[in-house]
Amino acid sequence: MVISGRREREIEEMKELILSTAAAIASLEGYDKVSVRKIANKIEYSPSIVYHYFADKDEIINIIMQRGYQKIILAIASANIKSDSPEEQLIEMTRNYINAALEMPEEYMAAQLSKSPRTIKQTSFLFEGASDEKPIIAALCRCIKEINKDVDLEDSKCELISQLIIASAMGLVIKLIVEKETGYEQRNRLVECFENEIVLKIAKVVTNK
Amino acid sequence: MVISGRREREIEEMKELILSTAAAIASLEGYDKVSVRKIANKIEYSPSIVYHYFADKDEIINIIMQRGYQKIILAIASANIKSDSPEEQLIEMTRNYINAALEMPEEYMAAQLSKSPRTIKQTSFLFEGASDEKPIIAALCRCIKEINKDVDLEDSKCELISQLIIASAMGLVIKLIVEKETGYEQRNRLVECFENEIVLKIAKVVTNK
Amino acid sequence: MVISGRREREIEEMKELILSTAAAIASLEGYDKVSVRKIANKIEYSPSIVYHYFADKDEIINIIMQRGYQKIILAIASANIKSDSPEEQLIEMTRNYINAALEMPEEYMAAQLSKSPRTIKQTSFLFEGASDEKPIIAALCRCIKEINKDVDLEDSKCELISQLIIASAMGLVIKLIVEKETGYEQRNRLVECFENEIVLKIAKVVTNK
Amino acid sequence: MVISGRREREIEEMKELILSTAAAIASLEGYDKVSVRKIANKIEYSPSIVYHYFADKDEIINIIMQRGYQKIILAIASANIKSDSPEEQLIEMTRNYINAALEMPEEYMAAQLSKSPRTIKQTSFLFEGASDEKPIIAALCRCIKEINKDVDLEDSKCELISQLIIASAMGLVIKLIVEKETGYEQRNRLVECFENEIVLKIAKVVTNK
DNA sequence: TATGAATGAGCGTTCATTCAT
DNA sequence: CATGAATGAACGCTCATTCAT
Repeated sequence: MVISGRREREIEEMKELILSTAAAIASLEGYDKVSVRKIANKIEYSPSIVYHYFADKDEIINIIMQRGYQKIILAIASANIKSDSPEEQLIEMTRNYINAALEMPEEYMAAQLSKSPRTIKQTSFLFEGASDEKPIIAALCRCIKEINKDVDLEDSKCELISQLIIASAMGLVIKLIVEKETGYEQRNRLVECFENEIVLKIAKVVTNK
Repeated sequence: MVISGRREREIEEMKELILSTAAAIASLEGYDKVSVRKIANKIEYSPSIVYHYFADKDEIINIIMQRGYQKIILAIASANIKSDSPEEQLIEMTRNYINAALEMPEEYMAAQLSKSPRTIKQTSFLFEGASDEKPIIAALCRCIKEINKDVDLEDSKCELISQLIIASAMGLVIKLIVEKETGYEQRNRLVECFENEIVLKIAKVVTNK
Repeated sequence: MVISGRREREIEEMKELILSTAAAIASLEGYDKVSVRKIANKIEYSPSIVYHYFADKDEIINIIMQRGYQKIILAIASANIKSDSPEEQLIEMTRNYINAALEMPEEYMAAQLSKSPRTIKQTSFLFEGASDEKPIIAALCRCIKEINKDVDLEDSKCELISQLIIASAMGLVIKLIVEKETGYEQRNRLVECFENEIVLKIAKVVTNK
Repeated sequence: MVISGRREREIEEMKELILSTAAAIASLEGYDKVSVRKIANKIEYSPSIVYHYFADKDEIINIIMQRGYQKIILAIASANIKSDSPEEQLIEMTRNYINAALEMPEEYMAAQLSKSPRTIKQTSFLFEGASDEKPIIAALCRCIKEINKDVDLEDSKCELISQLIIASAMGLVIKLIVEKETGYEQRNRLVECFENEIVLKIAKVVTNK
């Protein structure tokens, strides 16, 4: 099947076209306003054609949701951490996360707020044992352990703190997205305070001694 | 228009009926499952009647969203803080907030995530000066000031920290709502760690001395 | 609610219009070619209006199917049997049945061949105990008992014979409907032979003595 | 066109493949659930290929309907009648017919109820002269003649009776198929009564002497 | 004040069929 | 010979909304 080279590419292009159109609609009007007909209209094809390339609407929605999240994950993962000190690393990681999320707000929101099981599987991080499955949590865990290396910190506590850091960051990001009228300076102040101070404070375990 | 006394009351009652029905549906099935028909069916009137009292569906949705948030605000406000120590007060306030939010998840999510300007006006708290307008931020500010009374803490910094506490709490709450399969114990661990440790750590300003 | 007199009539008229249009389509194109859109087109209303008067398409289909069958039942029931002799009565009843069925072929076919549980409940007659529930079977039973009054005929056997008479008649009717090109004379010959001879032969129990 | 030898065979094979697949679907899901797509999917070809071999879906449906009937006909024909007595033969033939029909209910129903002229040509048996064209009717005729050899039975009357026997059997079979919830025992009772008693009674001409 | 008739737009989906390649 | 891209029509159904009464 050497012939299929071009065909395959064309198929991929069409799928891409449909997906990106769907993503565009989702980004402008929200994920639940995506409709097969709207996609078809925009790409100037008949609605039926969509079913040549995808089983149903759900498949499309799931793909673009996961993609959105993957993009963010990728953005975070690809940001190489240069610092040596775990504190600096923690700050950098948080910054990466927040920046990535704020750069693709719709995708981020949709992914984080979707209750679809398939998406949940990707985006969830609050469950016990998340540090074994979710790279971000794992990375945070390592930092936190290192930061608290003088204390004998349980793994489970470490995970808990990591989870709460990401949850907090998510809270800030979502609120910044929703309150999109917040002035540039105020945004900066909030983000920087969170990244440079809050995160460190959360990470540092306090001993009651 | 002398007649209006009783009339007005009746109008208000009808509006109330519609709104509370809409709120009930929203709370049970989610805000985007609210439909004029469903409301009309439940109150045993015709769908058209709704348009006598409200311009359109959006108006209703907006109002019940705001109300939902008010309920939460009220729940938080009415929880009387008994403790003397500002640390204890902070913890209690956070607990109240989280409890109130988790008790009305649909309302909370809808309110916090709505981008409608009217709702935003109610729920926003990230803007500069929020401590003057938003009682929760104000209350948090007071606590934080008290906790850090040994340090000379700027008001704006205080506000910033308060905002980040609420944003973080919101992040945790939303994630808990979305990841509704999280086990009871894990939920507790997260919430308690956040309430009893994290919040205090965030509140306590670190001097680089 | 005296006012409602006219309204109610109008509603009934509209329901009637929809049902009769549906029945017309069913009669011309078959029951499974009935569609909400087709009905709406024919009555020059929008498809949605149908849902004002009926819950869904199934309701309409069920009603017209049952009606079709009821018409036949009624036709049979209203044909008053004048004869005294049970043989004559049996012949007359069979004739009534066949005539009624042949006069509304589409309704008859649709009703008898529908596998929808609701319709089955109406049209079924092969089950044990049918002579207690189905008037036609009951009437046939009485005749057959009378015809065989010299023999000690079990009730269950009587029922069986009645069921087989109706099933046979149905077979003839359906085949005549399907083979609609059959010439007039041949039809007559078949029907008359069945009514006047076959039925009597089936009814008369043979003793192996 | 010397090539055609192999070609033709290949074409026939492909047609066969399509037809048998269609028949399989019809037999499992009912004739009106057959779709070009489903066929294409099952044989792992594209839907369009179907149109190389057949003009349209109807052609396929017609062919498989006729074939379905042929299968039944074959089943009946191939059941060798061993008995000597014409009565026994009649009973056996009826039994064969009913068994064959009940073993392939979908095919039988579809064939017997189809109004397509091509199918009608195959399945019809009510027309005058059927005993010359339809082997089943012919066979029945022979039996009936034999059974009534003491009477001088007209050929046309013989045909009439044969036609009514098959029509009656068809009625019973169809009703048993439609009322598929009928219990096993009741089915047996009905079928046996029909085969062993009714058919004989119908076959035996009564002289009014 | 309140109704219910009616619409029109939209939804996801399935299907038979055509046609250039 | 066979493909698969593409269409257009149809399906059942839901919804927000309007309007005469």
